[in-house]
Amino acid sequence: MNVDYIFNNNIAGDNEEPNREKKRGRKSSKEIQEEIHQTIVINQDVRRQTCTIWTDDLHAKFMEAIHQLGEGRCYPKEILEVMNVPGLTRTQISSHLQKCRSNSWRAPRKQKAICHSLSQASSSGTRQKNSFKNYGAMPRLPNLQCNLDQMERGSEFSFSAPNINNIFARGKSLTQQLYHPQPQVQPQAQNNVGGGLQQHGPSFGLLGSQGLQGPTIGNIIYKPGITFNNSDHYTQSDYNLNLNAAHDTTYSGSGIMSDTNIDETINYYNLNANLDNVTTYSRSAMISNTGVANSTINELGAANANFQQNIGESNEHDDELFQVHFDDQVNASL
DNA sequence: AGACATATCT
DNA sequence: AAGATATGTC
Repeated sequence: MNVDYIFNNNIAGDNEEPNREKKRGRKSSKEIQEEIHQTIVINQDVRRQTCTIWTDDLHAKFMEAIHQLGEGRCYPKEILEVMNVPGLTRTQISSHLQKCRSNSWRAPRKQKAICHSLSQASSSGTRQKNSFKNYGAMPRLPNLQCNLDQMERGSEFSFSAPNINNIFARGKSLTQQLYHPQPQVQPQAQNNVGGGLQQHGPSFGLLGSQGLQGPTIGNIIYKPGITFNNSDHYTQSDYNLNLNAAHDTTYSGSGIMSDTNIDETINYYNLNANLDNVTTYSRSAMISNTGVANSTINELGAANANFQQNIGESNEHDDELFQVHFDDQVNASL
């Protein structure tokens, strides 16, 4: 590491912005110039904040804070408070958050890790195509659970990733916006799920306030072969909502529900409504959706998926696949 | 004026 | 390339 980075440690003991004057609003370029001059010439030992090394432990703490805060509250300041690490600053958290959101952070010991096999294509190189896939804030899907612990790193921010947008909540980038479509199911007379998914809290509110809406997928009749989220090979499916699935339908991993052949795609939520004897194959990540069972999909209680799942490893597919079988019927009511 | 996201720099 | 810093917006 460059020694310069270690220059200026947090001698002052301030938690926030050690040895560095807090910014107070916009400065004129002249002020900035003067400040630079002072920093370099007059105050020579005030140059650069200590370089924080985000070790696994520190990152774990960071993630713990993320999870603790939950979607909609993953802001640097709050993360900082929850982490309660002496010397750590909000700026540093922001920086780390940025890296994580863009999926460009790697634990120090993993920096030279080589990705093998399936996902290698996007795992190295300057910037991942689907760099936006993580750290959005998950939308709030009432009573929908997501087992983050089963997700690999990279998707660990997911719940925030998807609020990932808000988990990272205030993101405004196009990618994030696109990445967090707001599924809307329009009430119809048909047997779809009225009301659909309604997002609450900052993330959804944010998107809504920006006039952005995801595709309206209400009243869609599923047709085998159609994929919901496959605009390219780097699709991330925050939501997969299948409505009106046909009896005895089987979804394959490469199909609507999952991401076979798609690098590093994660399905954060897979929601099947109105299913009857549907067998779903998916990557392990999808297993996080086991909480879908018995979920109330919207506040109106429009759909209650009361079905059981048998989850077991499947030999028929590649080793990351699980077989999920919904044996019981789904009871959906409007 | 502070917090944030994002761009840029080291 | 990880992390710090600059910049612009709200």
